[in-house]
Order: sequence, then structure tokens, then C-alpha cells
Amino acid sequence: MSKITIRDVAKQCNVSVSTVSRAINNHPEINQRTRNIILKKIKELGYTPNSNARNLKRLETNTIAVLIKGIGNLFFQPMFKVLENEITKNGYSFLLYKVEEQDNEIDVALKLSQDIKPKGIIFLGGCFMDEDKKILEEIGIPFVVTAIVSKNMSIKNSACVGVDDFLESKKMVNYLLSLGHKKIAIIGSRYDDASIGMLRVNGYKQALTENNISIDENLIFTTTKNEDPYTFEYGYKTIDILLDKKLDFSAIYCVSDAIAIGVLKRLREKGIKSPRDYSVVGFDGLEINDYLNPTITTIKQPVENMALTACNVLFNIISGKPYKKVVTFEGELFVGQTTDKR
Amino acid sequence: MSKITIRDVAKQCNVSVSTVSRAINNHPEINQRTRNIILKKIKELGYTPNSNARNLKRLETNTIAVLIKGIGNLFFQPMFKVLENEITKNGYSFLLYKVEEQDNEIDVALKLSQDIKPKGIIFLGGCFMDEDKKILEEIGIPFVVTAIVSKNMSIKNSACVGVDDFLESKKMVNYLLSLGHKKIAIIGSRYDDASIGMLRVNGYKQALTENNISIDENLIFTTTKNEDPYTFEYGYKTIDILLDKKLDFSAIYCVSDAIAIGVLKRLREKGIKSPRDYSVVGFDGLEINDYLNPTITTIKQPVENMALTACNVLFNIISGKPYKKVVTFEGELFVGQTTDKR
DNA sequence: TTGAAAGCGCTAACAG
DNA sequence: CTGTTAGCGCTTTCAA
Repeated sequence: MSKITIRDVAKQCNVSVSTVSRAINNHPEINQRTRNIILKKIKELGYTPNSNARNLKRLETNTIAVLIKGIGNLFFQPMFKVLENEITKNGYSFLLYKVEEQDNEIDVALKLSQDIKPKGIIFLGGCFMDEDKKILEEIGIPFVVTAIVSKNMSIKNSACVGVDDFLESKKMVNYLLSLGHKKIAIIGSRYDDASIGMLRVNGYKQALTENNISIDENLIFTTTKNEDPYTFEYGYKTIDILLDKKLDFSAIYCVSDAIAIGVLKRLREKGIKSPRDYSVVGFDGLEINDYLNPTITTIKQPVENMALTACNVLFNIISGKPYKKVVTFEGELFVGQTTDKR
Repeated sequence: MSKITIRDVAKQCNVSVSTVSRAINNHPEINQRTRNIILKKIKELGYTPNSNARNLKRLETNTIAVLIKGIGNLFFQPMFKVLENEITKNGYSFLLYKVEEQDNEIDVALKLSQDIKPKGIIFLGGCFMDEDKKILEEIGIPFVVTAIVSKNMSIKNSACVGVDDFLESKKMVNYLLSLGHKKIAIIGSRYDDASIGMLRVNGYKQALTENNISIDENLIFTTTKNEDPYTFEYGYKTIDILLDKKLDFSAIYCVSDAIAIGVLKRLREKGIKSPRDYSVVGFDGLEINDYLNPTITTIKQPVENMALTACNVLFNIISGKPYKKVVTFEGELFVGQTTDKR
């Protein structure tokens, strides 16, 4: 294991370490010739600067950190390459950082900002509580959040991009209503989920209320268990519980496509047909949905565009250009093959 | 932004920095009482040690790094939680590190081992060339590779766990042959793919040869473009090219489930039925396959078990216990609804 | 344009 | 058991 340091390079080039440092960091105040000599030597030796030492000194690195909570969620999948492309294309280096399910992403961000001192942070998923906002202020690093609940943030140097989950959810339910469905069951996430899942449930309630349909709490399913509601399995298991209750409904609104996929599988196994017996709808617009049979009626979020915009807004914040604090995308009602008139 | 250092803590506790260091690092030679006082103060101040400074000094951290190449590949998805669980359960900290498609994972590993000095590395995906092996030797850090081509490695402190792609591929083709299919088209990856894709193609050839069926190069599709062969889209587009050639075949072997999913979608759009018109098979056993309609006949790799084993082998290497250099799992021939007798 | 030297925050000898 | 001290490899004043 080679352990070449900046001193080795300096010695080999008969210059001081500071000159080598200037060479690697593209400092202006260095002779082009010495610079080239040093750079050649560096390549020759296969030297790479130790990033710990660098980060220890530097007050800022050239990195954009992407913090993702819920790496298992297929929804984020298409974002990776967009983020990576956009970030590197703009001269930053890209760091994808996974936040464990039980960890608080704010704490992680705090730690990260102390350690690697990124130029900016993009949060994917997770959930910001009100009290978190103050802490975020402390970060002092520009950040933007996507696919996250907190829409109106008073924090400086930050923005939020995404769809309006509440409104889009209403859109979905209104579509079901327009098909003649009046009794719509909904499969949500944790009952105490203060995050996106709850916004969608609230949108559902609101849509019903606005249409003078009373809300039947029995038709609202939220789990108490600490399950991941963005999995096929969750939908697969949950639909059984719902069916066992022998309730009367004609449509099933799953707050994520993943849930819907699980639900449809189970229905198929039971010989229950969609949309004949039940209309089933999802939310998100996962890539896989285009390849399913039947395709699921859902709200398609413009994931790639959201990722792209998240980057651009962040770049604007970083470079002091004007930016919109909240960028709201419209979801597209994708009518698949799992819905029909009542 | 708070910038509390170990000195601040030391001052606040009226001890020296080394004592604080001992406290955070769980050193034995420290008084339990002072330790507790320090720890309490640390929590109170919200102090977190700067990992750059730590890593700079330390010759080794307590981290297991997981290097993944191809984070877009659904195949790896179920591994994340297993790896995370297993690694943290065993007292290590878990670092997921994404290797960019164009980067060489060995270089990344080298850099990583210099920077964060992990106790061990797990490689997911990617491809090791013969020349890489020497470089790996230099890492000097225990590592295990999964879902990677290189099966017989002479490198010390390393192991390989996975299925035998060549044999499993033969198994798949033999199954198709047993159904009476003689003309089997195969959709592979890049023609110069020295990785898993090629092993599977080779298995296909071998199975045919062993059954005295001559290999028709026209039926072997490999792309020259730099596409990701583990995407739905690749299958979706590729099947058109294949069909346009008006070749005679009764079965389509896709070297990944993702390809098969894309293929089936396109066939459906064209009104071509599987298995009636073509039997279609995949490889991998993606989780989503259980939820598809029809389910795809495939080779199921025991992903979770592979991930688990990768961890355990790595732990054994680290702690100097005996271990198997090559752990080969058997794939399960999963007969789905996309295959039928010729 | 370059070099000398002072740390960044921490760990780990080495003394006490 | 605890404190003093010397760096880890690098960046960055400050002088030359």
C-alpha cells in the first residue's frame, strides 16, 4: 500500500509542500512550468491527496451531498443519474449519502456539514418537523429538499421542490369520484406518519368532504406497526386485512404505487379482478408501472425534472442568484388499466 | 453552527483532551466516574468528534464500506437492509458508497482505504479484471466481492460469494431445451462485457453445444452501445431489433429479469403473447417478479443470503477465523408463467 | 512566484 | 488513571 504524501511529491520535485499544494489546488500564484512539472510527477507517483487532511483544513469543499432516506424506495431510483450528471456537469463532486431509517436526517446533515463541509445539500425523502427548522438554520449550508413534507420554509438559503401531495391526492380521489366511486378505501402509511403519506390521506379526506361524502374511518387504513409503507409487501399484506373486514367499497386508493403493486398481486391470487371488482389506484408514477400488466392508474410525479430542478435551484442559491423558495410541480394523472366506471 | 472541539469539552470538564479522547473511544484505562462526567457533558454540548481529524490519525476505523456499482440495478435493492443490519449488528459502522459507472471500483477502493481506512470492503457488482487483482493485493484490507465475475482469486484476505453464472445459465437453457425449444434467442449485454453478462451468454452456448445444437450467432444479441443492460428500457428497445430480423426462434432468453420485463411489455404492445408465441425467461429473480403478471421464469439468486454470507465471511477474515475463499450458491429455477412447451 | 511555519481536531505514545 | 506532547497530511497566512 503506497502512502505517498504531499511531502514526498515536494521532495521529488525539489519544491516546498506549499508549492505542491498550490499546484493541486489550481492556485493562480504559481509558475505554470513548475505547476506542470509537479502535476506530471503526481501522476507518475500515483499520488492522491488525503481528503481527511484536506477537509480538516478547508472551510469548504466542492461537494454537493445528497442525503437519501429510504434508499429502498423505487421512487428515488431515476433521480440518481440525473443528480449525478447535473452535479458533476457543474463542476461539483457528488456524494450520495444514505440515512438509516432510524436516524434523523438533520443530525446527519449537521455532522456531514461539519465533516465534509459540502457546498450544498439535497435531501431526498424523510420528513422535517417544525423544530428541525431551527436546527437547519444552523447548518449554514444551502440546501434543497425534495419529496418531503415541509413546503413553506422560512430558512434562508434553502428551497423545496416537489409536487403538492395534498392537491394531487385530491386530484386522484376526484378522478375516482368522477368514475362514480363513492366508497373508496385508502391504504396509507403509519398512523403517526407526519410525512407525505399523511398529506395524501388528508387530500383524500378533503376531496370527499368537498363532494359531500362523509368520511368512513373504517375505510382508512393506517398501520400502527413500524413497517415501510413503500414496499410491495406492505400492500400485499394489508389488502388482506382490509378485505377481511367485509366492508363495502368499490375502489382502493393506495398512497404509493408500491402498495398498489402488492395489492393487485394479492387480488389476482384471490381471483378478484381489477378493475372489474375494484378499481385500484396508486401514487408516484414509478418507472416499473409502464411495464406492468395491467398498468396502474396513478399520479405521475416528474421525478427527473424534480431532481434537475433541485440541482439548479441549489446552484442558484450557492452562487447568490435569485431563486424560488418553493417550486411546485404538477403531477400527471396517468389513467392506467386498473380503473373503471363504477 | 456550533464548532465544539475536544478541547472545549476538556476545558468544560477540567480534564485534558486525552482523557476526553479516552472517554469517547471507550478506552479501558479511564476512571468510570470521569468517563461518565465527560460523556454527560458531551451530550449536553452536542459535541461530535470530527471524523476527518480522527481518520487522519487512526490507522483503522470501525467501518465496513460497501462499494456498489450500478445502484440502478434492482437486483441489489434487497441487499441494502441485510448488509446494514448485519454490519451494524456486529458493531461496525456501515458506509454505502456508490461507484460511478465510468469509474474503476478498484481505484475507488484504493482511495477509500486511504481515506476512511475501513476494516473491510464489500464489492457489489462491477467487474474485476485480472490485472486488477494485483492492485487489490495492495489494498491490504479484507474484502469480499458479490455478483461479480472473478471467482478464483489468489488474493489473500479476500473472498467471493455468489452463484455460478455460467452453470446457472446452462440450467436455464437446459430447462428451455427440456420444454422442446431448440431455437433460442438470447439478449445479452455489451459484446465486450467481460462481466457477468458474458458468463451467462457463455453458459447458453455451452448448454446448446452439449445438446448438439449448433450455435446461431444471429440469435445472440449483444449491444455495441454503451447501454446499461440491466434496465427495462434496454429490453424494451432490443426486442424490436430482434423481431425485425424475422429470425426463427421460439424462446427468448434475457440475461437479466429487467431485460425480460422490457421485452414482455413490448411483446404485449405488439399483440404477441408469451408463452403462446414465445417463451421468455430472465435471470436474477428480482423481488418485483413475484408481483408481475405474468411472473417470469427465471433463475432466482438468493440475494439476501448472499449479502448475509458476504458479511459473515468478511467478519471471519477480519477476525482471523477460517473462511471459504469462494462460496457458491445455487440459483433456483423459478418456473413462472412465461414459459411453455414448444 | 516560492518557502517556512502555524495549525485544523484528534489519537497515541510517553511520562507522571 | 491522567496530562503533556508530538504528529497525521494538508492549506494558508506571512515573509522573502
